[in-house]
Amino acid sequence: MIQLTEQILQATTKGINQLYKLPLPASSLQINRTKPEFEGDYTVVLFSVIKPIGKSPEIIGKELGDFLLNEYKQLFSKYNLVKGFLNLTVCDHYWTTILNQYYEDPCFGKGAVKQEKIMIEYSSPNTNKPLHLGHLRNNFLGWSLSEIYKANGFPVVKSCIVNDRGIHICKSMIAWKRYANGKTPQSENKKGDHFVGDYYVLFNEAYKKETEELVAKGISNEEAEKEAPIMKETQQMLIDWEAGKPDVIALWKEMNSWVYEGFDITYKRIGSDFDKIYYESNTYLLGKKIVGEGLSKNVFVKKEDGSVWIDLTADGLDEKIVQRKDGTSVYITQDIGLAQLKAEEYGCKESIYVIGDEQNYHMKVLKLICQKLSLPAADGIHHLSYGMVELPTGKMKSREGTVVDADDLLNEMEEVAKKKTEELGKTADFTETELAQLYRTLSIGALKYYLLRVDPKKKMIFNPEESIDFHGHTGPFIQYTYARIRSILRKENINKNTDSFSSPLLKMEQILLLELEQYPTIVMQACKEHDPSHLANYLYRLAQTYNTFYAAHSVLKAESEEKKQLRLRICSFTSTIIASGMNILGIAVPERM
RNA sequence: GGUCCCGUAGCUCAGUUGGAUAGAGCAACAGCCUUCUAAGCUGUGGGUCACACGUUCGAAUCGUGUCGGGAUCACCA
Repeated sequence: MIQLTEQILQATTKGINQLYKLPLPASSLQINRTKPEFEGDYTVVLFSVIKPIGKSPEIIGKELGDFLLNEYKQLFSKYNLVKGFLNLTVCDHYWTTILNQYYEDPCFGKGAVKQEKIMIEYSSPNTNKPLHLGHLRNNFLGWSLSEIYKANGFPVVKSCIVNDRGIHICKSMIAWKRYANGKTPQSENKKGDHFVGDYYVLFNEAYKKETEELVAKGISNEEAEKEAPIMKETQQMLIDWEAGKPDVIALWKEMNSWVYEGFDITYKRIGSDFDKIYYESNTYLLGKKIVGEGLSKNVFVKKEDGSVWIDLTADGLDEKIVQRKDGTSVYITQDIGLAQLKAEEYGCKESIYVIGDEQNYHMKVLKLICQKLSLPAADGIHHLSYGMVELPTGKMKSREGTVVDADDLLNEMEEVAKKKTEELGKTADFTETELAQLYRTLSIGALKYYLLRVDPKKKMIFNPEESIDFHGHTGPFIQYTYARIRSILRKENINKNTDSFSSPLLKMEQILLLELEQYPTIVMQACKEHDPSHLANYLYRLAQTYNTFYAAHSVLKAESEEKKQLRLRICSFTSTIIASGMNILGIAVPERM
């Protein structure tokens, strides 16, 4: 189907060209939604064509309006002109045609199937601590962007790079060796990721203490941080790990397995999943070969001490190291290797990285280096950069334990959902299973919506003192709208034979249809801009419009059978789109609540 | 210091490919359940769109500058 705004644009462009013999590019006309205080649905802004045509906006508006009414009888019923704004009213016939065609079609809004594969990398956790609120934003963004791409017809590969090696893991390992006395998540009855995370916090406490003791002995702070025994042990452990020392590897494997068990539970709960998981322990050496090739192509240069660099000053950036003087790889080396590996394995047209905005510079450098190396996937690298989630007191810090833990927050949200539901008392006949399911649906819905409705690139401040709302501009508001519609549709079946509607559409019916028709445009826009918040905000607008309609007009007790059938279809169409859109965001909708 | 991002109602946010009188939610206040689920609806109050200058018929939106907040510029990942 062709979007209405597109049709209007084509029609008006054709009108201008025919009336004034002007080969006007379509982009020179602007079509907007008509402001509610004026009559009409869509508005053509005429100011930009006054000059080339050389007539007043009043004359152009009248001539163009008459042309459109004559030539597009199926589309427009009337027009009015205010200053340079030509307000067009779309025929009822157009709306009812759309309605009849799509009112129960779950594919409405989905784009044609395409060939180009898209890879979306998200989540990418460290295995030394549990997931926190920031990870949730990442997961929700990544997962819903994948669904947005799928809705637009693209095959999507969801990937994840697990940072399972490095000094941070060794910190948890050393602390465990020192303080755990052989304790395990099983023995302590604790979720594995939290168990390991506790030792990461213990490490930092011990490290701080040892550093302070050295400083007290008169050693400089900088020196003390290097010389603290626990840090030296940790660094030695990293060397032993790289050397493959069996007991270190065994402990590393065991502690990682505890973390994975914990992650699995959380991922399942929030609905995150991946088609391909990369482990840094397998990929961290990958970039070195490419560095070697880059040296021979003179993309990189070797300095006297043996370290390898790339000079990006001509591109407005700095010099960047890609390999240490001892030959080991740095962070970006691994990313170059992984980019190459991804390209070889999947050959995706676009590769999107969902990573916090603190890595904007890193990602810019990565793309540039890949381009200079002429890696096949280089131009397709995109960074979906999102702002940090902060507390009123500032940044969250795992090592200081000042984080909003994902599991804690999910539990809390479920409690709130339970409390609110019980207060309202509408679920007396629900079974225990149904209740548990409902609390999950509502709590996850509230949380996901809360994080997804904001423009990704903006940082967010989360106040743990104020619980996430269930009223107003929230996930549960939209879920509630859906449940109310479903309640109506359970009471009355749609008569599929009644599909012509002779009485004119009421204002609210027509406004709702106007909103519904926009859904495919929004799904496309969210994809183009890598931004699920457009969809989240659209769904809210739609639910709000529906609720106004619902309060103004009865469906089941409509003025006539014809109206009832029309409104049942509108209800069905609305609920179909809400379910579809919410699913794209990763939010389920309940039949009752 | 260089680069990038942000600044809209008391708070959280839309609106940013330039269009008509800048919109929601929360909070406050006033109404609406013998009518399809009141997690809802209707209304009231609340604004120097950080500031200045410029481009334009028209600027929250574009440009330049200033102020404020943040990120980054590691042989950490």
